[in-house]
Amino acid sequence: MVQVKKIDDYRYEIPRTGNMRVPGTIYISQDLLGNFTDDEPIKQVMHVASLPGIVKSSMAMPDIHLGYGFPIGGVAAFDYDDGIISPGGVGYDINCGVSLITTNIDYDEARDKINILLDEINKTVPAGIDYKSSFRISIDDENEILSSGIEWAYNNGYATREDIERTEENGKMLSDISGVSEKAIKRGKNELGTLGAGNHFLEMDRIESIMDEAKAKKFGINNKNNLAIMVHTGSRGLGHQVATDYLMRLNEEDSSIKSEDDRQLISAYIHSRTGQDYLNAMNAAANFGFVNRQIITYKIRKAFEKIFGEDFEHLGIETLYSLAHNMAKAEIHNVDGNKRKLMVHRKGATRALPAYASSGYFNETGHPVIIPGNMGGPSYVMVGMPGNEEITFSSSCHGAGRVLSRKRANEQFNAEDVEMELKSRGIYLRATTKKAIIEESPGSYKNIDEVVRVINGAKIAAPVARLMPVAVMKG
DNA sequence: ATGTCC
Repeated sequence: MVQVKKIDDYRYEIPRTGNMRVPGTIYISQDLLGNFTDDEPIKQVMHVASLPGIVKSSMAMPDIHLGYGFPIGGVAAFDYDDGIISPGGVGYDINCGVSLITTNIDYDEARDKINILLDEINKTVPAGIDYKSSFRISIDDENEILSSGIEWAYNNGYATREDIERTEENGKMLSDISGVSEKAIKRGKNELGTLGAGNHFLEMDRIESIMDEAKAKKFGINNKNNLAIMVHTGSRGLGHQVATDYLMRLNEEDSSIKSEDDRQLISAYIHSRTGQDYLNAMNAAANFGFVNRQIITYKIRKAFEKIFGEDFEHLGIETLYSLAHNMAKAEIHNVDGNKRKLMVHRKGATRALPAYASSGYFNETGHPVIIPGNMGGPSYVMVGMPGNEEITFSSSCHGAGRVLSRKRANEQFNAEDVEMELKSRGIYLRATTKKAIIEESPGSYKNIDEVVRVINGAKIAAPVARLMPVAVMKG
């Protein structure tokens, strides 16, 4: 086993050895360390530490588990001038992320409508691996989506000004879209407003408890027991194709940065032609991801309008925030007293700016961090804590994190038991396959309460509210 | 995560 050194109750260090340029830091507790069945994810943290230009340390959040090259739950920042950008550090699902919609609907008062609401949303939001959208867009529209992101949704009546303000980067990453392949564009054409598969989901929650009343109010979480809707999806096949295209290109080019430890860590210098092309294509895919979540938000609004009729205006349905879990972004950070421009890779991790680093709607609270758990258990809304830029470049965890691989989940669970379990907790479920139910079973995930305790204890983010699922749609 | 192998 790899030696990890305990720093405090929430932080463990992997000292530099071999090719490592910086140490590794894992924000985790003794309890969560006990979940590891092997040290492969920890080795991934070490391998990332050897990549050119890495700054401070190769980090991982408490939801760490095995990923492609970089661990999921990984955070790594590289010097913009001397460092690399790596498709494996972003992941195949570029701008996979979460949006949370808040309402003023009391769950108990709406209880008899939950099931029909779920049916209506299930009818209008396609889910599953090969599901195509009924939402038709032209190639011109798609090009505009890739370059202007959520602005396209606003101009076409699918987003409000508030939606834009409450989306990370205002839903638009700067991109020259010429590096997005025709194949990627073709895949994206029928995918807008679709959920996808795997860990992607759409769920209705009730606010179970509020820990920070003032911030909750600003976040539109006005009362305990109010209904909220959480959407977890990304850039679908389009983003997947961008990742595939650039991994292939990097593997064909002599100038690529190859790792002795793991060929999945193949990278490009940020300033290289391929590095810039990937950055542009990744940003375009991110824009597609922002719009995908926005179109689903639009469909959810329509479903509520249909079911609640003329009362709709008074339901207070608002986007709290739409954020990215899988992204690399150029940011300025203080490193040992110097301001430096870095390429921060967050893979299964998300930005968690404190109030003073935020602008716009969240400048007095800090940015919301939305942390889904599993389909049968709690999720959290947290907020970035002051000083966290010195710890993790203002990054937080993205979820509970898997504790069992999909393969192991298939060996241990069966769909009927999981369905019964959810039913006994009063949770409605719509899933396209038994496989999805098994692989996403609550027992496949870590204890989110413990993950959140670590994030709070390490002073990364603080809890604002805890949510419990009442209806779940799985791809 | 993914038209789960063009």
